[in-house]
Amino acid sequence: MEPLEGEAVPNPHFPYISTPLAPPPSSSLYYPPTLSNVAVVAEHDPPTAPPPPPIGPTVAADMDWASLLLSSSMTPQQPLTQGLGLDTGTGKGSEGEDNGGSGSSSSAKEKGKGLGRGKKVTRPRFAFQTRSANDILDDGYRWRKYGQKAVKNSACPRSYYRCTHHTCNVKKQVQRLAKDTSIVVTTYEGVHNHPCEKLMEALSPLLKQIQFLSQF
DNA sequence: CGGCTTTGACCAGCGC
DNA sequence: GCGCTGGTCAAAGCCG
Repeated sequence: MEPLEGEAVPNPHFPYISTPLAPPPSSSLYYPPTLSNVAVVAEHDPPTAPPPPPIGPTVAADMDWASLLLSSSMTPQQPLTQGLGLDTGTGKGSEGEDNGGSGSSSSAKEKGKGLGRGKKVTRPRFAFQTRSANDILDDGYRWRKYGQKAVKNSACPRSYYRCTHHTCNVKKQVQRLAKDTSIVVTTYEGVHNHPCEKLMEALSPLLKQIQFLSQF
């Protein structure tokens, strides 16, 4: 079900990237080929994994991601010399639902409160670190906020979002770095099992053009 | 009116 | 066993 560490998996959150992701060069880090200035961390690591090494520059995420990736006018930001400082690697409390296939699993609602917690099922996790004034970077998907918590050792609360697609159970956590509040760490968990709305919207003119040209 | 955010409460895992 | 912490639920309120 889940992509194993080191396995080349398509980026589930940024499907604009047509090139499959390369296997991580290290145990916990890899960089999408066309998003070189966005820090990405794949989190399949055990909780005891050391903090990720210094990562590359961040990207200004005030723009929407479809625009970002469909244009070539990315503006590199200043290098970031610190690690992510994530404490999301515990995997605690993750719901054990499989996003890749039957996202319509209704088990999470059967027992009301407290159900589905505590299952230790590791799901693909990707942490994106961006420099942005906006907490929410537009990745093309629609998200619903379902919680916010103050986390230890951080003045900034962590927000919890869930994909609004009814068959999709992808979640993400958004938190600003305590050290540098201009940096937003977005941790995705799970794999979307539906097309990206914004992507389809952006690609539809192109597809029409391709269909038109293919007639000749 | 439907969808979303806010927010307090609840629950489970973990460390001591 | 207990307290702390993170993650989730769900009611209430807000907004277009």
